[in-house]
Amino acid sequence: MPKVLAPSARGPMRLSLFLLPTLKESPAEAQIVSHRLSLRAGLVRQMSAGIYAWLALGFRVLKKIEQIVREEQDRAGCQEVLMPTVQSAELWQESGRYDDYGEEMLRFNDRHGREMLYGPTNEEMITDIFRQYVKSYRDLPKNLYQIQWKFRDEVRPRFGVMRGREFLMKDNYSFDLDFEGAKRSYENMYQTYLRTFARMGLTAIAVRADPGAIGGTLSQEFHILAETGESKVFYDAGLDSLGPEDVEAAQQLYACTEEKHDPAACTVPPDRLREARGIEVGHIFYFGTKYSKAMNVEVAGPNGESIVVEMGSYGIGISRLVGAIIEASHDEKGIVWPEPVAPFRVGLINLRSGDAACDKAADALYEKLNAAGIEVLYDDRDERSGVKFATMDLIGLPWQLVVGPRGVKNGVVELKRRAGGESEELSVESALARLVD
RNA sequence: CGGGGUGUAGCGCAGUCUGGUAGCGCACCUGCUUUGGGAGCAGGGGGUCGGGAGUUCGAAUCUCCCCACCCCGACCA
Repeated sequence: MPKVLAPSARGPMRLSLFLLPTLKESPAEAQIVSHRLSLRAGLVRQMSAGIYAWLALGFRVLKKIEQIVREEQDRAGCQEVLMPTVQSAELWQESGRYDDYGEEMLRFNDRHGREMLYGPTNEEMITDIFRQYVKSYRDLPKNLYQIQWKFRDEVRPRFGVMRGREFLMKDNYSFDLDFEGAKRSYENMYQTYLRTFARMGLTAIAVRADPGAIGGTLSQEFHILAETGESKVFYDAGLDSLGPEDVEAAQQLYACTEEKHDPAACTVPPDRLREARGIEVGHIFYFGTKYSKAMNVEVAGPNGESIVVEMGSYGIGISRLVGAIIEASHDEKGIVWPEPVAPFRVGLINLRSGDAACDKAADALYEKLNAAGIEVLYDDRDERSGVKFATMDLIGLPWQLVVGPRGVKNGVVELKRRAGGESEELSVESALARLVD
């Protein structure tokens, strides 16, 4: 049967058609495990310092993460928009940040000599869009988000996609009439973030970015707990048992990064104080009227009075999450993707490509998996078993389905979980049933 | 931006001190043998030695200038 390319990027795939440049050895520049594995598993390729091309496998992960973030934003009542990456300097001059931002902003001139920049964030632009259209208190609240590439010209990019100069970020912006409304928006995002990270199979802790200010600016960072995390976090064990619904309770509990942690001010009993390492993957921030004042954003109130709107902004580092998830979920053999973000759910291994019976059994199983709508990467390459196992372990698909000469003779296939490694021999039907659940 | 380091085949490295026209492992190609955890043997392809200028009969190697990348620190989704 001729090989046919899958119709969409999210479809099934035969490994013989897939660009998967795996490496046996780690490139010297990669120091931390997620960077090493993302290069070894062929997820990305570095094109410049802190700038990466997303290869087929990595792109699928990126899209999975993006989609989860998108669904949770939509569920929270936010609307997706898409703003340009290239912005004119004018808006930034208006907010006053054009001079403040410094070297991190990538600036250039267009052919007419106009000052342009590659957006590091979008507060000015979204504020401008908002003020063009929203004139009445009746139109509030609003919460707009986008998933777009940003550029921050970091002095020292590192850690692969965890700290690139170009990165994919979900950023959203809330507009409210008063502080009470802005606080509701903030808490709504707090919940949404916990839910979003939980859906990716991650444990996230919200730490106060500014624990000292009482009743002041609201700002929290979300850290994914991973042994190799960049920053140390301290938090009240009570947070471990709280879910996304428990905003009020969670906001009362202590949680800080190492820099902000003050043992003298920490009131958590020693037996409840947890210490862990984390990677910052999200940030929520209420900033009141900082931009709306500078950029003159007012709506008419019920009595015709002018009201300066209250704003907040919220970010999730989508491309950073790819690295962060690997940091949080890997072993000595490779990546262990949590199912919701895995590039494929199942890796189908034909242990003896070229053997008529094995080819027939594996091809048939591939068709059945496709028909059942299960995302499968089918290793139909003419390679030795060891190579195929090593590849599958490295790229970390949640399930491995192994078709070999032994099993084919007995009418069974082997179903193996990447995490944990437990495996069992099952009939084709039972294996399929297990995966359909 | 301060401090340190590295650029030699797709990846990992040796060769540089002491100048003589480039090598090893993996990967790749061909053949045979193998075949349930990154095979063995044999043969083969691939390099403006980061770039430019200089010194020299001759430069990967010495000198000067540039560029890129990495690590530690300060800063960040």
